[in-house]
Amino acid sequence: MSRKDIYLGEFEHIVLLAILRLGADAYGMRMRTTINDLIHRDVSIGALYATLERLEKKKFVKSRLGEATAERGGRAKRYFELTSLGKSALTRTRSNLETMWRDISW
Amino acid sequence: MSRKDIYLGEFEHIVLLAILRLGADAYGMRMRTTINDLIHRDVSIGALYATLERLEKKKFVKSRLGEATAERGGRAKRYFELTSLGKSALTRTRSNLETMWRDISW
DNA sequence: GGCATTTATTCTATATTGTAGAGTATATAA
DNA sequence: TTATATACTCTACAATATAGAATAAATGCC
Repeated sequence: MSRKDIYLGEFEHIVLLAILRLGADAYGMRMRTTINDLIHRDVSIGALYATLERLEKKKFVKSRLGEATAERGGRAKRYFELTSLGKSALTRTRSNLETMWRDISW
Repeated sequence: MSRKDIYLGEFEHIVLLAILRLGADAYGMRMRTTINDLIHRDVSIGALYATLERLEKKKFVKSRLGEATAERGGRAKRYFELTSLGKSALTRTRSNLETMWRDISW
């Protein structure tokens, strides 16, 4: 495992938080609107799924396919959740940033 | 200006904070040890300067060449400081992360 | 049934950011 | 005039971020 596996990229950080926030409702399209609603960042679908793939490859998240629902366009969703590795990456990233921000004044 | 110019990468974020922290003493080699001391991240010289170059190209920092000092190896240092664009990128990045972290419990 | 519409994910290609380490420059020390 | 220390530049490559077309699978409606 290379050093890079220790740190979260900026967008990876955001995506993991979106998953935590959505809990049992954490699937791609929903994350996208959540991120857009919260920080007005208009992320493309491709950008989001590519990031989710990478996070899964690194074992920071795991996913499972849900069931189709009785709605127009209600095809099966792919749900994501954090692994313990993902959670520790998140706390480490936050902690590092907090340390860097400590006592910064301007 | 593309959308990317609005956001800071994870390492860019850290480097800008190192510059703010060091103030009048913000030059490459020093940033490196500061980052290593604070968050135990062993960043290579190449990685750091490449990032500084990019930040300057994006007008997030500006640099000036200092004078040589009377010490062994005391060649002139290149000092960096944040521009107002860099400061606003930093506050925006922090603010977005804070919003994403809000009410996260686990 | 069959086509339009809606929600959702996958695929493909490219730009930007992160990373390492050798190489170069320029000081003082010996 | 060579050794050693600090500091920066250059080059190459890996990982992350980004966009949007393509595809899939559901319901609505004629």
